[in-house]
Amino acid sequence: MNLSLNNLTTFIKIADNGSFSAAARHMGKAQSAVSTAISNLEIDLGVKLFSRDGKFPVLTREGQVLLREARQIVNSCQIFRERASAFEGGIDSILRIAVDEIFSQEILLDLLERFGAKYPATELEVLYGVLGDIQMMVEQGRVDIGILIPGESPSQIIPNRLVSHIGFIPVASFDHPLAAKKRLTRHDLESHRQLVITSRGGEREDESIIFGKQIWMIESTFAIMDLVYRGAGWSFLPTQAVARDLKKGRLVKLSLFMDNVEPLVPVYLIWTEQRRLGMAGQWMLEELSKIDDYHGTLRDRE
Amino acid sequence: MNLSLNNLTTFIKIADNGSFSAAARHMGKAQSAVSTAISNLEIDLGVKLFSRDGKFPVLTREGQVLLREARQIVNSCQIFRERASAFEGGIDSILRIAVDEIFSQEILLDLLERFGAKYPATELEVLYGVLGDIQMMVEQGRVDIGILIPGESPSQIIPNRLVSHIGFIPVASFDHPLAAKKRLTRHDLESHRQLVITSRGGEREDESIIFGKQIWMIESTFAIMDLVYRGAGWSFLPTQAVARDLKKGRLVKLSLFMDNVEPLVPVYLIWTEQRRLGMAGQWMLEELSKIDDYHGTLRDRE
DNA sequence: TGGATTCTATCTAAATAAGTGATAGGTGGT
DNA sequence: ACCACCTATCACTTATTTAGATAGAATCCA
Repeated sequence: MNLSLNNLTTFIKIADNGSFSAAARHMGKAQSAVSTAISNLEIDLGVKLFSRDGKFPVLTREGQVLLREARQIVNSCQIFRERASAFEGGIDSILRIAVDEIFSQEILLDLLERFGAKYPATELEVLYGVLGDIQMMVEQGRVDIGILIPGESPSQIIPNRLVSHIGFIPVASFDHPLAAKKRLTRHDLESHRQLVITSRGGEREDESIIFGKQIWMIESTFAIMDLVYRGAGWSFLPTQAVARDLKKGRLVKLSLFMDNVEPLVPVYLIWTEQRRLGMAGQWMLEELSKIDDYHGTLRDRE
Repeated sequence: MNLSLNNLTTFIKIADNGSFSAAARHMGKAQSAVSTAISNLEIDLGVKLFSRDGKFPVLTREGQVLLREARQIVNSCQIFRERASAFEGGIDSILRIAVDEIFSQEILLDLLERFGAKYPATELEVLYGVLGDIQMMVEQGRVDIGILIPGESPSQIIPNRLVSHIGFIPVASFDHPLAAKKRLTRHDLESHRQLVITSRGGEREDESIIFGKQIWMIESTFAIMDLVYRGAGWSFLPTQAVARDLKKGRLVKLSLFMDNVEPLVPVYLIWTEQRRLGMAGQWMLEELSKIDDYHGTLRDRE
């Protein structure tokens, strides 16, 4: 006879109710069933779980330790069942999202947190990418939902929706030569190194915001931010991402020859229609559609 | 039919072996048994775990997620069994130790770490106390092993062994009035507040090291150290415990009228004979008997 | 295309495990 | 000593698991 969940739950019930009989009543079984069950478990484990000297059984030291562990196991099974029922009820087992690195981590994490609270049974997979990466991952079925800043025009093949805009501002390290100057001309910008986002697919950012002749193309926005800190060059970076660093003075907004050159780049939401998203996926899509409101909310908070 | 471990292991075996038949062979069962088992599990959960379109079954998305969880459950059961066998083999389920606060944390933690590696199945409970506390806990059966600095004479009722000595030195905060003076007389010491260890039982440290007339009796060594830092008074504290603070200059060793007044207090090991200690307990006793060697080792390291 | 192989699903019968109810014997409080 | 409540065990019933046989589907190879 093998270790069975039934025996473990019986074990726990006895400990909780104080006696074999009480456990039996509580479980709607005969007392003899409980007695033999626990007896079998003891034989199987080779460990005496209760001492039966007095009227009521009392946990042995080994029993105390094993009880704690048994509780964990039974609890895990409970969660297992709940998760399965969630799946049975049409909630996704797993939801995979690809996000452009430029997209605000703050908004994303806030959303994921709420998602986790609402759909605890659903696993999450979040991938990061830039430019064409996101679209590719959705098209290939690697992920279910994508949040992307399209290089050129968004593909019409898969469902998509314009959900927001991200503002970019030119920034440099506080000790960068350009930081001090006012009303920078195009020539000023050209003469210093610009850091530009690229992707494995070879796409670049929109030509209209590539000023420099000396260009470094870096795959990761995170890496670019780091390089800008270190004074390696200037770059157009998302307003949200650099807000904190601007406030602290580590980064400086470059003042351009024409005021308010602040390119607005559209943010698109794309998803696979093929495999119908479950309830959790639908919820995520809806919430993502509202991110423009978020922007407002977050701005208000500051 | 309830969730059973058998079904879960079958589920895992199928996933690992790639087919129902292979799993059956691997488990030494008939293929029909595997087939019905997994079928029942699916019906029970209400979730399709494998798609049987092709020749070989392939995990559904839900199956993938649930498989991971099933693995954890079965693994927990494995550990549960191993723990039980350890107990069956005479290894303690739990070992409870009471330690005098004065005793070196460094030595103790090092020992506990090695214990945990050697006896993973055994739970540990460590209590701290001072003076009579330890002996009381062992006598009352609250703990199995005690490490104590006896107030007067060690009880002869329970087994005991002298294992080490702890040196005490008089210390005060660096800005304490006594800190600057050289060759302090007994009168000097008497005129400043001395902090002395006491216990709930009312014992005090040995009279020979109580100089002051103005005395605060504090229950915890940790609290005393904190008070000494803050300049509340001077105290005899264990050399090891204050070594680091002396080096950093936060505490100062008081230079007494007679040089090298450094009381050596014996450290005893006591234990219950009543309930015979299991293998883990025996090992702990043996290692604790060697702590004098430890002192040497630790000194060498510095 | 046809045959060999290997897979899964399903049926029946046998084996195994779990449960019931009754009974005997112990403990503890009044 | 009585009563209420506890556990262990026996004989018996019920439920679950398993084996063995068989049929149908997928895959590979000649």
